[in-house]
Amino acid sequence: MTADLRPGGTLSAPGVPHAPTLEEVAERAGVSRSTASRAINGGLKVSPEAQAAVDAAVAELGYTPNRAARSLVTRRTDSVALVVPEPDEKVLTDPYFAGTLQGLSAAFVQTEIQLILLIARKGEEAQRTGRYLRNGHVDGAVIVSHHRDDALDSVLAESRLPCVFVGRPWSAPRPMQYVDVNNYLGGRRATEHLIARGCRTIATIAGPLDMAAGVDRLAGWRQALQDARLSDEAMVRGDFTSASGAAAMERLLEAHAGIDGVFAASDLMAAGALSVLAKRGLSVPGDIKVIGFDDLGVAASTAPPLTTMSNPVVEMSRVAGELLLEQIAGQTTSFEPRIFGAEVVVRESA
Amino acid sequence: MTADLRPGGTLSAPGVPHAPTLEEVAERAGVSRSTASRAINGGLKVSPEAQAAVDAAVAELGYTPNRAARSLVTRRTDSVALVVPEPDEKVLTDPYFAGTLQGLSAAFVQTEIQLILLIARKGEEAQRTGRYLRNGHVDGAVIVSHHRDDALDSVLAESRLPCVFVGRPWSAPRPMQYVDVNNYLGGRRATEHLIARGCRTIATIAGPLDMAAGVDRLAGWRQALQDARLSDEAMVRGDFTSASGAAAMERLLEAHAGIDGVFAASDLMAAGALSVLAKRGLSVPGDIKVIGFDDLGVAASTAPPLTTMSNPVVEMSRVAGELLLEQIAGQTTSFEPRIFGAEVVVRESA
DNA sequence: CGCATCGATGAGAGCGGTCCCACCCCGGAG
DNA sequence: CTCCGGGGTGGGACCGCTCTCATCGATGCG
Repeated sequence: MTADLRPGGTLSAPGVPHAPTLEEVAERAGVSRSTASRAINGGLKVSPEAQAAVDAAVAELGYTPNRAARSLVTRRTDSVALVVPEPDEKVLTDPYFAGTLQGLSAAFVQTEIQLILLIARKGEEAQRTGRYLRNGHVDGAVIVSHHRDDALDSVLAESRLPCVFVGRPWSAPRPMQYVDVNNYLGGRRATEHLIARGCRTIATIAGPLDMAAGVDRLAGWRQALQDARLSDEAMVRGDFTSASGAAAMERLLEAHAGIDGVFAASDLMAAGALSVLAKRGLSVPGDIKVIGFDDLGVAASTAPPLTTMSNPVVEMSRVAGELLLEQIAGQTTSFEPRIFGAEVVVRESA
Repeated sequence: MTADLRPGGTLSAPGVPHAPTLEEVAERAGVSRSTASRAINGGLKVSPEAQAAVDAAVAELGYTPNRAARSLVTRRTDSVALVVPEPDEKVLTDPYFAGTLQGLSAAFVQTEIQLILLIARKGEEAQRTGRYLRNGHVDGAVIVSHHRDDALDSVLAESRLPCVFVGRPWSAPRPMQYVDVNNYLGGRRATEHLIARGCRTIATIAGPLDMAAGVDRLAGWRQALQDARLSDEAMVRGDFTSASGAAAMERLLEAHAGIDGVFAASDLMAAGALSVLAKRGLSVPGDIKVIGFDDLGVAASTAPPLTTMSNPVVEMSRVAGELLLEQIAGQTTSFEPRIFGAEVVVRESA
């Protein structure tokens, strides 16, 4: 306690240099705190001389504004949360998450904004997350991997915190802005691709049905089959992970004879399915054609390389970040979602 | 500006509820701000009645301390940075990174600490990162994926910011605390495993040589070969990614005849290598045995499943988080690194 | 030549906490 | 009975910043 007194006080610890304050910058520049502050924040109504003096002082001292002090008065924190409702490795190891991180960080690189990773846990922890978001600790939030029951949508809706979902949120008290890929159309196109390649008994490994991506891709698969008057019975759920994809493939092979095409709602699940097929000695695409969804690196390195649907997560997340910045600035004109297209990326598996 | 005046002032915007302040909690509890503060922070010298009243008021109001205000006076921020020196997908998509995230978040879940993701970019951006770390915006930092030339070690050394590296740092002005897996021994054991399985011409796909993990695993490979009086000539560098692993495998097959074993310094690179081998019609482990490093999910889902070295990243990172907490609390007794063992995980590729 | 205007400036009041300090009141010791 | 000690309390000074407001000189205009 005694060791860390401010310069305004008396002593300061020998080894620990304290961060320079605006006061010191002002003194060095020979201006008042007010002028220094103005010069640093955009320089309205600051004479060129004063500006130059302040700039020089800032550079010499290595000054960075104290965010806490600034935040206290501006009521902005210059930080946004990336909210992940699931704690486990399921989300974090998914390349989709990495893509989100990459896109967001790209959106914020030109700004002062820091990214806070908020891993929302269940139960009591969730309350804390809600409270954290509600009580002004961040200027906004991006939510990824949102599930139906994680209650995040309603918390955010009533908090009025600027926020953007990556992936369509469930219905909320007020409509929430989001970015997403067209999962329904993606699922349909993927299935149509299998049909065009000659498949007639087409199964799907669906994603979790408490996530929009899971439901919509499944709906697309179903629609394509109905349009082609093919059976839509061979459906097994997975959870987007490779292991669940493998398990699902096993169950499909047991329960349904004659499957010649599989639409997996994620590349990870498709990869799991491929390994099962390989183990059973089934050739891909010879015996069974497989198409995935995401195209985020995994697809290119499976054996055989996976035909899949593109999912522009990085770009989408970058847009999500920009939309969030707009919301924070109060410049949002429309809360319409931004939907991106998914294209078939043909490799070897279908 | 006019819309957001405090209750101490006069009006406040209709829709936007402001976060409750300590003042309001105190008033509701019928005590002073000081007492309320004491009750909230551990409750020394607070009567049971006062404590109960404050607790009740906190619950009713949904009060959370304003971090900015607290931080301003305590000079703590209750946040730590996870520093990633590379901006690109290379790091973020690596399961190693996901593991780090998971371990750290586990270490901090019981605390108030928030994790700030700091993606350090090159050049000018790097300066900003350094300044950010130096000027007290975070209480500490964990550095992952550190390269020789990213200058992070020296910045951190002179800043005296509590920090822990995940993965051995390069020499710095002062010794830095770190956690790591025993890469040297891991490389050696992996290679010895290949030798024990009968391989005689053993190549390696090394990691980046500006990272300790790259150098040390390579050294282990070399030592094992020298001990067995085998050639250590077949070495190609990768960058830990799957694509680089594939490219490296191509080069190895071109330049060196008769390779019957490959030690890849990461599972991702091993997976890339496997796909090349499959494409060439070489059987694994029949013609060539392959062993990887990391065992973080990828290994189990390659074809064939990959024999590899375990790398307890999650656990390691959790420890890194705890060590950081100790440093921040000033309770660090020893800056000794914490080294974890890597074990052979036998699957099918070797 | 006097007056309004305007750009540039500094003084000062907070923002919401923490913590030092003075104070009060009680019990136990002298 | 007085004095001391200490637990419990409230007052108030900050932390470093932003922003309003008053001031002031230089300018433009009637």
